[in-house]
Amino acid sequence: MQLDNMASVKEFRNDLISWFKGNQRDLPWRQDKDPYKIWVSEIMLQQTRVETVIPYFNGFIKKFPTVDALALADEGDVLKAWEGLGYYSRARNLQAAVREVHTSYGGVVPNSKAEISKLKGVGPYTSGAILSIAFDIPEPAVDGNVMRVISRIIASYDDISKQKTRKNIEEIIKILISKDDPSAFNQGLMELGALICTPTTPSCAICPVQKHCKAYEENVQTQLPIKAKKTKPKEKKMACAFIKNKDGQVLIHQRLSVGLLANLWEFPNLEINDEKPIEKQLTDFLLTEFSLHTIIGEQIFHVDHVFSHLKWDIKIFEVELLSSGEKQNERSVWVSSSEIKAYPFPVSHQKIMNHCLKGEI
DNA sequence: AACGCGGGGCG
DNA sequence: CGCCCAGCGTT
Repeated sequence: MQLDNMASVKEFRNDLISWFKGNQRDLPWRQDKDPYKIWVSEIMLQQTRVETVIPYFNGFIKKFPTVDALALADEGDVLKAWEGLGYYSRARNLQAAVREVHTSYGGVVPNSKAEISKLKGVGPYTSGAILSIAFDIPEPAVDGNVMRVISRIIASYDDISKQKTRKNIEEIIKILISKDDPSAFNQGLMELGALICTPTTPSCAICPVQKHCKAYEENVQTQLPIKAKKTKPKEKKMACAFIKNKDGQVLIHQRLSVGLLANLWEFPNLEINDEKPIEKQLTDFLLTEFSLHTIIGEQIFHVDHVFSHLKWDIKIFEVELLSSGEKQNERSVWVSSSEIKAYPFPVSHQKIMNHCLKGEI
């Protein structure tokens, strides 16, 4: 690929776009060009596979079909629709941004780079994706797929985890992008990365832009792109309490509004150390944080849960209530096994729920 | 420029 | 078990 040769650039564009038009997958967010739906899909697709997103997208759009519907919705209902998808700040930022569009833009998604980039959760990739796909504006949309494809096309050994590399690739895309059909061009690059130019074993034999690819020419496609290794997730040992009151209700607690799993619900739990008995740490915790006098019973379950940056080792104990269990704190509530279904839980605590309430839900 | 932030699927 | 996925906000 010669970036300074117009004929070569045009051939690349045409090869990519005609391949995309003949081979693109039939995806729910490709049914129309509603900027709101494109936006929702792009947020869901951040760090998340297409196949994972599809059912969430369909359910989410059915529940919140328009900017106004999402703007007026309850945050808990939005998190419930996001439950299990991960990176929950995406959902909270999306609703905050949609509320901004609702009030400041009359419900109409803005179509300028400057305005759309101000919206919470809309970074350089997502702004370019919405502008090109929904509004046919030739802006780069550089995600992991595009970085992999371009790194191979130009045989670059730059580390794609660096911000500078992404910016360089954005400049290359500004040269390459079709001004006639920026939507098909950007989606074509991503689709190529997803279907042909895959991470470990790219299908170079059937690649529509093979003749433009320097990595293929040099047979280094499997060595590219270069990406720095991530640090291992740190382990945390947790103790968790499954407590029922005499009415058969279970105690659950809403997490803080910032940080990990913000505003999601969980069974009361704490990080434990190796210095004191787990039972002692758990009773102290339940007394201090929930004003509950308890006796710790048997360990009834165990959950290992891996996040991108940490690992939870959770031991779940059945807890007997000594005090009455009236009001605990502002962010906790006693719920029946039918009521609990309305609360958004992270997958780690869904596992606990499914085990402890087996047969009841 | 680094790090925190989920969850699942695949080799 | 490690790697990767249509990244962004915070520090």
